Amino acid sequence: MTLRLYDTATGEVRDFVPLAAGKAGIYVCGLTVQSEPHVGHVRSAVNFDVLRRWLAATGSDVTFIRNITDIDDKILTKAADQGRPWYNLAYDMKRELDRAYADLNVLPPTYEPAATGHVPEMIELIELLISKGHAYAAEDGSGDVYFDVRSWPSYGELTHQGIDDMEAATDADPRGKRDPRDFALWKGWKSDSEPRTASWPAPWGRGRPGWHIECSAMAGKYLGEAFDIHGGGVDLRFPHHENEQAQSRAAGGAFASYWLHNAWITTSGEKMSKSLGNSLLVPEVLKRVRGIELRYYMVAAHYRSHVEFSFEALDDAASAFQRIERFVEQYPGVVGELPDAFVAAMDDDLGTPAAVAVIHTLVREGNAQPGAAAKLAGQVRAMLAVLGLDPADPAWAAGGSGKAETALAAAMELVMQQRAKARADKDWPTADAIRDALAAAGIDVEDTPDGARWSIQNGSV
RNA sequence: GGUGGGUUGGCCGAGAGGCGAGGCAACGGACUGCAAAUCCGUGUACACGGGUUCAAAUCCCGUACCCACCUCCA
Repeated sequence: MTLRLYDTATGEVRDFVPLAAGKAGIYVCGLTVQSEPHVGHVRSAVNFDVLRRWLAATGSDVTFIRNITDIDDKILTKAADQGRPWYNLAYDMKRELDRAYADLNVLPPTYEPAATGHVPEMIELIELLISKGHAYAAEDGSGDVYFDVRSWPSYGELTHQGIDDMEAATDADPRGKRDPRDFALWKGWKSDSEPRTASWPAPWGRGRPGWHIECSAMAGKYLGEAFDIHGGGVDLRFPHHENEQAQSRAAGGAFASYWLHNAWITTSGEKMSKSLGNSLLVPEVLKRVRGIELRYYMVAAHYRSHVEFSFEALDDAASAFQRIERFVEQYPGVVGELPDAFVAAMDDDLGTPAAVAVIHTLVREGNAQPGAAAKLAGQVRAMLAVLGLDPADPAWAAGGSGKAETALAAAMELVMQQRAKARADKDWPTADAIRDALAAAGIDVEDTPDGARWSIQNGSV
């Protein structure tokens, strides 16, 4: 069986053939660290984390690079508004983002390069483009350098657009551009409005990198001039990815073999960045459901499908996941093989919805046939691990000192003994009163043939 | 204007010519002291209008509505 992926560049699902057998190089556009991450922001990371885990699970040696953009117009503007240094804002937001990733069990990438750490590499690349006649320094003395789209005949190939069909940007200041579609590789320092700390020396004068050049430079540095997969959100197809590819190919590299794009999570039919309110920030959402449940919600939908976010759907997803969790936790430590149906689903362009359906089917079988349950639980756990959803993964245990939990467990043992005694005496009012009181305190009690079991209610963590 | 995508049952969400993915919710039953959990059962959904076909949610034509991107939004 072979992994097949939908490639934006060709517009079809095709077999994944890595440049080097057994290896996979992936570059994913991370975020511009300019504000707190909301659930839409982290979808991309979760989706590509699944891709990465799947490749690793099927024997690939994966090099996974996800950048962060830590210098851009918005960061400068916001930091100025907030009266603090831009690098402080970027760093703060990066830490928020790291926390959100950790809360969702997104594996750290092989490396996470930041734009500001790769200015020399970008300058080198820009000089190469200038020497090849694909870029030019603006003649208006601004210090800007632009990519010359007319010099690159295949410009537009990634998004299947003809250059003359594109709307010329009406809002963009033409400055020293030869063509309005030319885009900035380097932006000259505006000494009257921008801090000097946000500029670096370059052959064209002090300035800072344009947006797209960082990814070309960093992908090239860590993955080579040709690599397997480039990923990001759909909105990045144009202009960002189109420009990246144009730059990198104009400089002489083959760049990415496959382009993968994840769809949006919207709210009220709108992209989340337009929505107001903090309720969709990852830490806020995690007050309602656990990270593993939020991750399940994302994984249960296909990465190329739009998801209309709603708390109702999120709660449903949490309920569905708890069903899986209750089953698998009865058989700790058992890990089995991946069922063929699961492998087939994942190989089909990461068909996580079908893969999740396989999980549910085995859970139902396991619940119905106690004799086969342990084996099935092992298979379920193996599948969950691939999706980053194994409840036993230590990644989910983060936070808490453990002291409180130990104390709680001891206290609960006492309470449960009391209730067991009441039940043995058929003192139902007392037994029910204890159960009701615990429920009100956020603890569920269930009676099973093997005795009572308690658990913290969903969302309380 | 160009490019890409969407419209599926109460809800979420797959599928892409032929036996109703899966989950949540609901209802009935089993189990339980009562619950919970679990199991069993119950649903004829594919925006609209035509067409092709033995057979269409799936293919074709047309219509409507929605969304994204078109130079620094994941």
